[in-house]
Amino acid sequence: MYIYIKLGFIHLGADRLPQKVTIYDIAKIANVSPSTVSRVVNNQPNVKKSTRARIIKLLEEYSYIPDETARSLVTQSSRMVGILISDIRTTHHTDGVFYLQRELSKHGYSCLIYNTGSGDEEQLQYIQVLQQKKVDAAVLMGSVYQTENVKRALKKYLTDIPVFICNGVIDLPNVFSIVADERGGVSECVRLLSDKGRKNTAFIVNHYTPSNLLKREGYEEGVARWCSGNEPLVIETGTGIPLIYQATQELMRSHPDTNGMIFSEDMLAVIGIRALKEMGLRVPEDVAVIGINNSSYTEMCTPTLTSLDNMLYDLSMTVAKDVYSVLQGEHISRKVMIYSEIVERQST
Amino acid sequence: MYIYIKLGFIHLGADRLPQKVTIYDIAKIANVSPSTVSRVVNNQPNVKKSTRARIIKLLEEYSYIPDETARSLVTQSSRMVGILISDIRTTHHTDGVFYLQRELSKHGYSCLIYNTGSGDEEQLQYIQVLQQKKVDAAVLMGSVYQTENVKRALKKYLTDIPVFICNGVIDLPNVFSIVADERGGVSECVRLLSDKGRKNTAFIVNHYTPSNLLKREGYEEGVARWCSGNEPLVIETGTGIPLIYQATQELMRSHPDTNGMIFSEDMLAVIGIRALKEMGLRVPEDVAVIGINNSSYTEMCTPTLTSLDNMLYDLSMTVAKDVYSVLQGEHISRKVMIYSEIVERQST
DNA sequence: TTGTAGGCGTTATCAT
DNA sequence: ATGATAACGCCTACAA
Repeated sequence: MYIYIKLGFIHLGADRLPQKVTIYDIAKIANVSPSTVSRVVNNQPNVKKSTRARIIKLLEEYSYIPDETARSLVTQSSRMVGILISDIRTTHHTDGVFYLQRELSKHGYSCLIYNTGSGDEEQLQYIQVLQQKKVDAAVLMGSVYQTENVKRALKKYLTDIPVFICNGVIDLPNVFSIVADERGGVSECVRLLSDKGRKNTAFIVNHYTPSNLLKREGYEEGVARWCSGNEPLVIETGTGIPLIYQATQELMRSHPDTNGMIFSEDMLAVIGIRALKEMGLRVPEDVAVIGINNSSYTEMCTPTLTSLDNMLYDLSMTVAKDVYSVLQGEHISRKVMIYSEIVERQST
Repeated sequence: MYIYIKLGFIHLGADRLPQKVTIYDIAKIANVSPSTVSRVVNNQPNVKKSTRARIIKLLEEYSYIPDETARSLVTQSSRMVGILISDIRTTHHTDGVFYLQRELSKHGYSCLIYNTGSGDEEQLQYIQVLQQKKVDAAVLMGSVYQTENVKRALKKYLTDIPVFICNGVIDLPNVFSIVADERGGVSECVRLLSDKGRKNTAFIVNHYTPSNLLKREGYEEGVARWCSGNEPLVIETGTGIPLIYQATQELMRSHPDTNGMIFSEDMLAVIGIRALKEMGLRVPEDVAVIGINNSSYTEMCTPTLTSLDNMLYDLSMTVAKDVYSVLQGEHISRKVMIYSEIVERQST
């Protein structure tokens, strides 16, 4: 059996081909107007129960799937959220994306993802793309977006949709900032080391993001407070396993009395521990080590790694929920801070 | 200075507000028809050099940005590629997404990403979403999509766009399969162990994906070939660090003569090494260990980890390039296999 | 309860 | 080289 549908014939057998079925086609078959079908599709009132049932059946039978593109055009809403990440390969960001996507998916939103890198030009370009794609909201993952450049771009291209920045602060009327208290957290790490008698500490960072700058501040603050008399020691290594490895060993050679280390990320700490052990140093007996992020790396090294849990899970979940709330028109706070806490393991 | 634009006034000062400027508005100001503006916007021929210049200037001045939604509706192409991942948090998949996104971005394509989980129902649902969103192509990341269920769904919902499956095979006319030769690779791993005098081997896997099944087959094949006389020993651990840890130790207790291990993923191997060391066993002297994926984990443990590089980088790059090729209408092979190779480090 | 008509912003096909 | 006009598929007053 064949029925004529607009541009061709579609077969009504078991596995009918998915020709494009429009609301118009259904209307014609059901002998009603397209608007009635539309009402049914969108669960709107004012359609007789029997007609509704009849149409629903047809919808199913023909596997009608609304064209989001057309729908977006008329409703002026794409039901998409744009996500900007400097590098999607960093695990705590992907975790964030995971929760975001899961949460938004529940409510029928899709995620448009872009790796922007950290260059000003690229970031600006992608913010333009977000406007072009008419996303309903934007999420900037990571403190790298806390720049004047991004702020200008948002001001120019994304003024009429809510923008969320994850672990950073941008002061604009439509921007919501959700940050972790890394500064306070790192200060507490110094305190922990100090409590264990480790007053000769060092802070090792690969490169400075706004977030890492806060950690550094927290470190210096902590040393001033809990190790008074000792100088803070900050090492910047650059990115790459060999660099971190060498920097750690170099640090021990130039400052052999160091007995406590805080790394700006768990991954660095894992490499650092390896570097220490291969110098014949024991962790934590000779040097206590703390990482940051409380990621899966912590359980993967020997000894297992004490780490500052900056609550990235909570942070992502908060962002996810907030995005939806705002899209629903609810009012939420424009700036939220989430407190971090230390998870102690064998390395301290 | 103010100029009337459709729905309101827009200010021509330094930081003008981004009212929605349409092709129509520009046309009116330039005293030409919308079609001419459209031609300019799309770099089409048949427009006088002077008019083109004039319009380009206006476009810039008013920060005109075309509405992708409307454009998609008429061109029937969203310039979006849909990417399905079972869990975006697994690193080798995010690596893939990274390359894909970077490559496609160059050519003006955007990436819609969905975590589908591995349930049949969800996967089907997201494949429907891809149709709804009218993506120009779909990429399924990972062997988990090599199922009858997915095949049926593709057949029903995605017949008219190219679909790519990364590290899996689905036989449909519009589906392109790019797979790594993991079977052969793992067999080579057994050979390496055997060459080092490790004939009592074991293969440890957390759970069975089609890819992991191939690895297992490769393992068994390898044992039959290179360790004839010895029985293959396969351990399924389930997911989670403690489970893997315990399974490794349990394995050594029940089979104390085991002197070579292949883990289905680097991460498992890292945990396995820790478990072995904490039993007082030396790696590689007592037990040689090989991981799979050649990920960053390999450099992060002590000893550093020998690993089968299944060329996921090449695989992703190949997919990325292929997607673009096909979108350009080029013809490419429907099935590609990429050979893997072993990267030897300290653990063997 | 249902249908009609107009519009969302763009591109594409004809004329001119 | 340029312009009028009709789609694209859907939603939504407003009219019936």
